[in-house]
Amino acid sequence: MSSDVTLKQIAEALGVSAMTVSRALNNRSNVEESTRKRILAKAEEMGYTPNHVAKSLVSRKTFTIGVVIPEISHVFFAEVISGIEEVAYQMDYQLILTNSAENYEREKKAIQTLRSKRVDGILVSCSETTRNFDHFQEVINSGLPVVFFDRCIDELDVSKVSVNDKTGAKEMTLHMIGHGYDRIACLHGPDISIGKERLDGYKEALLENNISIDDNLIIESGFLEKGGYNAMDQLLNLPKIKWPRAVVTVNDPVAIGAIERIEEEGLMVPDDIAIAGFSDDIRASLLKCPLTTVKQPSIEIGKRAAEKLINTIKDSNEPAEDIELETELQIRNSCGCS
Amino acid sequence: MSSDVTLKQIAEALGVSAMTVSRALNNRSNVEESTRKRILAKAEEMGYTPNHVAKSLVSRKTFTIGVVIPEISHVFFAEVISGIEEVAYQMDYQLILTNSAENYEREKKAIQTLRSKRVDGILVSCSETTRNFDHFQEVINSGLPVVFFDRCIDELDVSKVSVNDKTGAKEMTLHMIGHGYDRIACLHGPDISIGKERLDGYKEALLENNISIDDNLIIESGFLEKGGYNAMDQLLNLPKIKWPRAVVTVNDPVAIGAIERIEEEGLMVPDDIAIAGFSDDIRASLLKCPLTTVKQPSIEIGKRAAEKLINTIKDSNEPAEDIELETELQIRNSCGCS
DNA sequence: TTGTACGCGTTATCAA
DNA sequence: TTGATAACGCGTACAA
Repeated sequence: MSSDVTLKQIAEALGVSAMTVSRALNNRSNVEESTRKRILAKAEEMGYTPNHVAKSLVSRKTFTIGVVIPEISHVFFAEVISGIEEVAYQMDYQLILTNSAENYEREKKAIQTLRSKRVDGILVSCSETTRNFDHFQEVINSGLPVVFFDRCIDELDVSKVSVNDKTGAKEMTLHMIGHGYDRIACLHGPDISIGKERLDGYKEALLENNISIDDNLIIESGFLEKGGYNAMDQLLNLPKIKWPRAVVTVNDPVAIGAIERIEEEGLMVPDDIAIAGFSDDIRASLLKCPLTTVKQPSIEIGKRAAEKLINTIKDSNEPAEDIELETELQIRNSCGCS
Repeated sequence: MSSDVTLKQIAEALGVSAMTVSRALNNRSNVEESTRKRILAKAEEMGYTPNHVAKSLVSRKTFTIGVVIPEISHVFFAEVISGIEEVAYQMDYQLILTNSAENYEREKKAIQTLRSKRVDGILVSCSETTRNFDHFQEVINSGLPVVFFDRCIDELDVSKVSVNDKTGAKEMTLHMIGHGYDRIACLHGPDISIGKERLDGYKEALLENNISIDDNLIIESGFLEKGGYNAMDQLLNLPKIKWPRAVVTVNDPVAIGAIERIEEEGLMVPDDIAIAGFSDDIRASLLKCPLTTVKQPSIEIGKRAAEKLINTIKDSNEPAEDIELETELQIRNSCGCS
């Protein structure tokens, strides 16, 4: 903070009280029009900028929302953030952005920092490595509004904004089955939240079609490209006869990583191995073989989460709610369609 | 802000003064070990979280940096943000993220809000539509540290982090000339900062090769895909004989938009029209015809800008500096190389 | 080692 | 319509 003009300085310059200046600047009714004008002019002249820090101290509101993201430059999250920002901007809230970098310790620290900054509420998408939820529970117990999005924690009794992950994954798997592929692999995320949901959808589709589940074809890939590459590598290290004919993945980055490995092997998508993603990343439609994927309304997820949070901030009686947005199969060519 | 535990409450619970609690919690030396322990235990038990708002009011520091981005979900900026965040995290600063949405009025308002929030410094990349810089000048005059990145304003006397835009654009144009293309178009951004620099590089390359500059081939596209599409549309509306044989663009999104229009026309990249971008967007290498582009170190830009800003915050004698990072031609196939 | 007084910039409250 | 006072939570400066 640099040297800033205060109410008191304006008041002294004008020979009125600080209180009157405050009233004038906040458009209160009980200020004589002539003094108001003098004050406004002087404030402008002196370059007054209200001090929200002081304001927050007394009002106990910061009009600030904390956002905890697992991986900032992941396109999906960038889009969610832009949705959050849009709503926050309209409602006159600011965003403090933190990055857990898929790391439990950083996530814990981020939450702690946001509490210290006295944000009015927190939006979180859980880190891939988080298995203990005490840090979330503490915040919730403290009465600070929290809304989860995308990677939500079922056990916690707060609002959540997600997509119908299980159904989306199931439909995609059914689509693959419809192509007549026999061996379908699944590159899934960690065993929580969307990772678990999407894996369940995959399994359900197989079971309904009396296809036995082969654990060799179910690999945990995490959420990043590198994980997709490694998981695919693991599959291709199986005896050739056990290779999958198709792969469904937990998200587009993983699919893209897997495709890289497939092509490295000299194999073709979808002729040798078909593949599908989940997200509809901006890259999906541009790939050499355009990626069939499950389309998630990323910006909408951000908007809805921000709306719910701000509603909860403004009215503590706002009920907790599970908001489930619809996904949509985005059929392109990587599944074998043309 | 919910009901939060204060130093005073801990003090009362323990029958000591608030000051002693403050000292214990801040690890000052002058607290007896036994009382320190009692206090730490009690603070933990009561769930104390330090109030940074109060702390900031007295210290006149918020350990918060304001970031003004023209388009949050633009991949390049998402990467810059992750670079900024990385440095800020290490130095214990938080980020308030604002989005000007390429809109001058929103940019002005964002700056104003950040001042009111008493951020310790501001990182800005200028909106596409900004032509008046008074709002920046005011902040600078107020003594609040500002660092520009990517879209910088030459006229302002503060630190700037950018890439060698002109050289990069020139080299790319020379590369196109080297392919023997006669008619080379340029889709350029607005006439400020990087828009101007990159256009100048293009022109310089032509002039050095005695190629006359044809204003029909120089189109302002803005920075977004849609602008690239529209600009290309304008070029394809020229008589066929005037069509360009190659196009250099102000960034990858514009190139991608232009390619869409080219393909719509039934033309091939690079056989009918060669094209090059600028950024090395994550999509660039994945395109059907992988995009030749000028690689910018996006994360590094964010890091350097954040470092410079924090140094300036910590030491007001830190000199203003123009930091120019190196670009690198990333030759793929869209230029005609194979 | 511990405590008291005061101020950071603002607003709510009550009095004039 | 205006002003004086206190309070928000914390830390500095000084006193005990």
